[in-house]
Amino acid sequence: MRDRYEPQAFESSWQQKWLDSDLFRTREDEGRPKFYGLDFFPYPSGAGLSVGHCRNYIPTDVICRAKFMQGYNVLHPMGFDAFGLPAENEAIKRKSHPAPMIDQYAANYQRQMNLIGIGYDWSREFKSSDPSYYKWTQWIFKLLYDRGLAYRSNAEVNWCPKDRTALANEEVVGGLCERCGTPVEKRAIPQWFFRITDYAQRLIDDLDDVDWPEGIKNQQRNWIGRSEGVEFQMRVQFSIAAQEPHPDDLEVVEKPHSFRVFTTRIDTIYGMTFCVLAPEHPLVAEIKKRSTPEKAAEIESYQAKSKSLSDMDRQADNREKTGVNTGTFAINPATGKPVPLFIADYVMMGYGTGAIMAVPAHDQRDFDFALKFDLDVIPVFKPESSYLSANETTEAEYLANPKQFKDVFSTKEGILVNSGEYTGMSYAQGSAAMGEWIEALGIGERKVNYKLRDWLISRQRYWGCPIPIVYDKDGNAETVSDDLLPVELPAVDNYEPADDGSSPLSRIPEFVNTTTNDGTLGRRETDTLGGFACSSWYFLRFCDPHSPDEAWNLDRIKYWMPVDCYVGGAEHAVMHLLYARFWTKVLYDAGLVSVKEPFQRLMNQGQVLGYTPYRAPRHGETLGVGEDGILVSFAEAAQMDESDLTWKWVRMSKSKGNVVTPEEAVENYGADALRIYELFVAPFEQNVQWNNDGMQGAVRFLSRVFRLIADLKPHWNPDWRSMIAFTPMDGKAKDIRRATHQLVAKATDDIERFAFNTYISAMMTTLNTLTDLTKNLENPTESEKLALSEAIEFFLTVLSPAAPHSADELWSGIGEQGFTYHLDWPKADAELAAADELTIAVQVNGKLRDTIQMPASASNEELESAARSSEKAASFIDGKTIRKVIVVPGKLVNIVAN
RNA sequence: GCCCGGGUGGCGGAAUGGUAGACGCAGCGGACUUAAAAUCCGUUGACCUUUGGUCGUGAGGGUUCGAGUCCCUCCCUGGGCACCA
Repeated sequence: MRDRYEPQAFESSWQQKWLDSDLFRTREDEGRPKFYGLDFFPYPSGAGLSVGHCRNYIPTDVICRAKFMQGYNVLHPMGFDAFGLPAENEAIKRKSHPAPMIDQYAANYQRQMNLIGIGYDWSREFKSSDPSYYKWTQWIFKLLYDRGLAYRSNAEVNWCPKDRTALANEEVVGGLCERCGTPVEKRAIPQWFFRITDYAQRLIDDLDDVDWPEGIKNQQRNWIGRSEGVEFQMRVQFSIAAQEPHPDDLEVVEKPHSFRVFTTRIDTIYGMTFCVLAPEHPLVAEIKKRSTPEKAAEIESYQAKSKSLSDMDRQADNREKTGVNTGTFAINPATGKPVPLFIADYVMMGYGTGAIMAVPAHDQRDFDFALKFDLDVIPVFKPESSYLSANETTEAEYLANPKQFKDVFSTKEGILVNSGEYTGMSYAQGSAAMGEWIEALGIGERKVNYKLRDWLISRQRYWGCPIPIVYDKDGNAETVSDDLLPVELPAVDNYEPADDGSSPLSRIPEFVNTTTNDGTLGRRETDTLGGFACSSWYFLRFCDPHSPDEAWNLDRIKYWMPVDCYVGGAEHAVMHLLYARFWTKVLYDAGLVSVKEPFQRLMNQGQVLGYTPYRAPRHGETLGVGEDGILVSFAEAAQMDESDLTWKWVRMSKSKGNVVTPEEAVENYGADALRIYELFVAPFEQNVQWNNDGMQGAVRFLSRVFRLIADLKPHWNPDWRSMIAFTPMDGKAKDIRRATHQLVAKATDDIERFAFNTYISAMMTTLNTLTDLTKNLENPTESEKLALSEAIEFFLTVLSPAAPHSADELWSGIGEQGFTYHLDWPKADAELAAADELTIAVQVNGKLRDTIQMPASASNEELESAARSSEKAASFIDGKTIRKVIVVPGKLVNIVAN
């Protein structure tokens, strides 16, 4: 048999045998528990997979293979997220049509995944652009519509001028298009939204029920942004001289000239010295009407200016506060006194009520504004001593003139001052009491606000799922009836987007012109759904992928959902995961799925980084934002002086030219070597630096496995199982069995914990141990042969998920039939795994002074007396009195002496 | 600014409060070879007065018989969010 790892000789033939025998076909056998392992839905890029992508697929494959061997029915499917902007943009660039292009790319992905031996059930594969799939995307859209969760609105949206489409809030990062980096503009175009805000609280609450990385849960909570506070009404007074405050002013409820504010710090209301409206606030129109022409013009010009600012400009760091004093006043309900009313762009129309009460003494933004416009600052909290000492001041000095310090005192500690009857209360007492007071007064109520906005889902692009809506002649929307689904995307040659916000579909009369449900002339909705709609339910379709008559059969969902282990990159922390959770909850409410949360356990793999050359900018060259060097191609770098180059570890990507493909890795080292390397090189969640020496190490390990098994083959007895329990263990048999069972215990636990690096290292350790134990074992005893046979079988079983080609090759090499995938995962016998002699540490005052060999059965008393008689330890006790002896069974003895 | 991670040999990393550095990479020495590669064996935290000892997990404190691990303060670093009231 083979005694070296020669991947070219056997890996592809095993892949063919797996395919021929339909090895990974999903089973639903009676009496076996289920396991659903899933990778994030990939968009098949033309660049193909890199070894970076493999870091996602290999670990999922290991856990799915292990689960199958452990007796589970395993669902491990793969499909392709084919609709959407990336595919369409690439097709435009290549002057081809996205449909055939995507077919070709997906086939390439599938080939590459097979090349590294991933055990997918390809019979369940689909693309989100298949009409048989998006028919049901449309059907779910209708469900959302019917439940009042999909609506069309003329809101101002984020428009990407390069992609020529509207974007969801989540797709805008720092005012730039997340995909292409173009600054987004504001445009008022009618758009479709999903009412995800209705589910905000449940999306927070149910995070408690899933086993996800805390960081991701936090990001979601952060994005949803729940905050508790008080919303109340404030009366407007158009002139300071108009009137003295009147008791009636405090009872204003629905008078025409008032506005509402939201605050999380109602306890600071006595410190309110001005109010601010967002420039877009509807009350501003009324204010302009009542202002002098000069003031109205000033307000008007400020509004125009803030409208012209992009989100990016408006959010720029350390931006000076700007605003306009409207000359109008608002009545502080706590004091009854008027405070000036401003408009300023640091208040956003999109959050809360678009208006705030400003408390400059305890809010940095309000404080900065107050300094700029020379407004009163009234402290309502006694500052903490740490604040006073940091500003080298005293309480009296601070309370007398808080404006002289550059930072505000903004914690929730301290005692209220200057707050009427509430003076002397703590933050907690004050906010509770004032909240009740506002409610009793009838001008407001305690309220919860969320930062989360509704999900903008329409795109003015061709390559997406058509929205199943038809408008009648009066423009009323109705849904397309189920029997007319899917609304198919027409095949066209020219599908380029337009600048005017209209969809390419709107220029196709055969598509647009249709009839309504009552047979009159109708006009189709021509926007398409953003790609995130398609990926919000694919994990459900995988449970029942080819049903022509329904999206899925509920029994299949009940059987397979939730996904037990969902693996993908942390960059989808908010968007995809939030949307998929939302759809699942809607479908749960409709009784169509059995789970509230789709993904029970989530794991984020680290990225693979490539060593990439950069150089300093030359004369006349400028660096982009966030860059500190200019990318150099590898060919260029080879020509340059090493001292002119800076090498950095950056994520592998085609644009960086630092990609290693699975083809290269498999050709040079082998598929199993790639799998072992990626599992071993670092903890699963951590980024890794690609290193060919490490790949060579994996090859070496596999070769040593081949050699060991080939050496042991003469001792292989396939019937070891029936004999081993009745044969007394002599010679090295016990040590061999100990190593074997220790490996089984460790590997089983490590795979479950996603600790693949220590799973591999446990196999390496066991390999070393077995190699040592069998070095001079020419004529093993009967029991040693049986122990070695157990070791061979269990080692290959445990190796199989990580290096399945090698495991199968070795299994057949020792003369066995079939696949290691069909072997039963062994159960570790704790008794066999336990050592009968242990090394016990002897410490004096917590420092290691000696180690002693003791039988595992030794009592605490025996351990203590053996430690006391250690000569090495004794020299550290000489002249001291033993105060205490601590015995940790199986570990150590610590003698405390002074 | 706020919220999460993370700082351990030359490198990647291992360690339920109990012998820090498993396993691997690189290095060094040796065997085999005409030679090299491959392979195998040994060795490899630092320092010292070397059959032994001292120091050592970003820094400083603390809890404990005992701290990489728990607590407090700080530094560095990666990521996310951010005029969100």
